[in-house]
Amino acid sequence: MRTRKPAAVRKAEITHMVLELAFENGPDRVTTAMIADRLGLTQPAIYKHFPNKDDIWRSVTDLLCERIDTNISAANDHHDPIVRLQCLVMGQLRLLHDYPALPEIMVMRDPNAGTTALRSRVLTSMGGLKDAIHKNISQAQTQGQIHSDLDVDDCTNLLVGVVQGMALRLLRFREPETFLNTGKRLLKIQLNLLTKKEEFK
Amino acid sequence: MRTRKPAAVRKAEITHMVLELAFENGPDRVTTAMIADRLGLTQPAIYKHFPNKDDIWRSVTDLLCERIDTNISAANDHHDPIVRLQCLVMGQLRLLHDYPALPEIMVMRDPNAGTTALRSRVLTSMGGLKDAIHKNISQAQTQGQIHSDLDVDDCTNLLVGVVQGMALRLLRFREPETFLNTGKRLLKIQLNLLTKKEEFK
DNA sequence: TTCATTAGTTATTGCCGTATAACTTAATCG
DNA sequence: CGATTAAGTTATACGGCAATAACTAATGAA
Repeated sequence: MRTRKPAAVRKAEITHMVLELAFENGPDRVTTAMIADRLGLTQPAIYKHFPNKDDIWRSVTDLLCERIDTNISAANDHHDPIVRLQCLVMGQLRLLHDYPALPEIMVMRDPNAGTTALRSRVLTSMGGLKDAIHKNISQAQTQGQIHSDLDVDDCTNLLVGVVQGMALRLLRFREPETFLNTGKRLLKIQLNLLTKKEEFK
Repeated sequence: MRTRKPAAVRKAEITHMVLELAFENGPDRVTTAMIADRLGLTQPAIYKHFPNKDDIWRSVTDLLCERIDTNISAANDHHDPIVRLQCLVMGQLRLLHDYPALPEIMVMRDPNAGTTALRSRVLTSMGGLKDAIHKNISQAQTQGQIHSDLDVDDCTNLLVGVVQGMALRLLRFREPETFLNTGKRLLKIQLNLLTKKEEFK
């Protein structure tokens, strides 16, 4: 028999394995047996670390929400609202790159139809991102960096749309490689379009 | 016992019910029992009309692809590339409005892991939409309606991004009501941004 | 009216996924 | 070093879902 690992380590292994398998097979195709197999364990072993499957997803959600929130507050390191916007969007794209299962999880139906818990928590964190973008667009507008005759909500939607478009792209084509470059370029262009400049490229 | 319906009618009923249930519960939560219940039938009755579950999804896919393709060719009724672009995007948004389950189906994993069939067919139809948008942007650019220093691919991505953003929005908030208005406004703005104008709104 | 057809039924099978119970042994600590 | 804890095992129960078999009755044509 192999060496055993402490609970904390296994818990983390399981959590990350779920994210891996969720991208490969789709979140609700992930079974406890799959997780165990990939970790070289038997299926019931999982239940030594989590009381039930919902709790595994809770753990995954915790991880993702923490990363999202960290990203949002990281933007505060800069002063220029435009830079902050770049920071927010790129951070989010980097997150999608690292955890490509995120869009599908965001959209995932709760296994337990009744409980609001799982998906809505990620959505709340993502809502925070949208709020942050909104705020910075508003600031950029008062500072004269963005056309003042554009509606703040619409600008927000267009910028968030870049992220959403990229997310859906990931959902469809499953290629995290070219992802960051394309996203970076699109963000730059969209910001240029919104910004008061005559030059492009 | 109730009145019976001819096979063709039931087949259509089943197909549409799947779309309805797919939006309510998520595509891969749709069971044959659910479909039957909602139609006032027993579960095995479904199998009088479809040999297996895959074939039900094939039928749904047929319906969706036909609608997508129809929408794409409908744009040819107009001459101005910008009008055609509006036509393409709005048509697609209308489709999302009518069949709000579409994004999730597009992204759905094939029940039968091996077969490429289902999802990829919808994706191919959607690819046709993107091609059409690309073509018209290119035309609009040569006619001087869109800034010539913008890359065609990037413009395409930004415009498709509007649709994708709206699709993901539908996926997340499940509110087809405000959908068309918001989409229409965003499309207008994005086109304005891409178009050679100094005025907005 | 009768008969073939076929939309529908009830009963049942088999698979797969979650979860539990009971047992085993590696790791840790006094 | 011996005893306790806890990470892991095998075996199994239970439920949900796709699919089939065998039977029943509505409908439409001869």
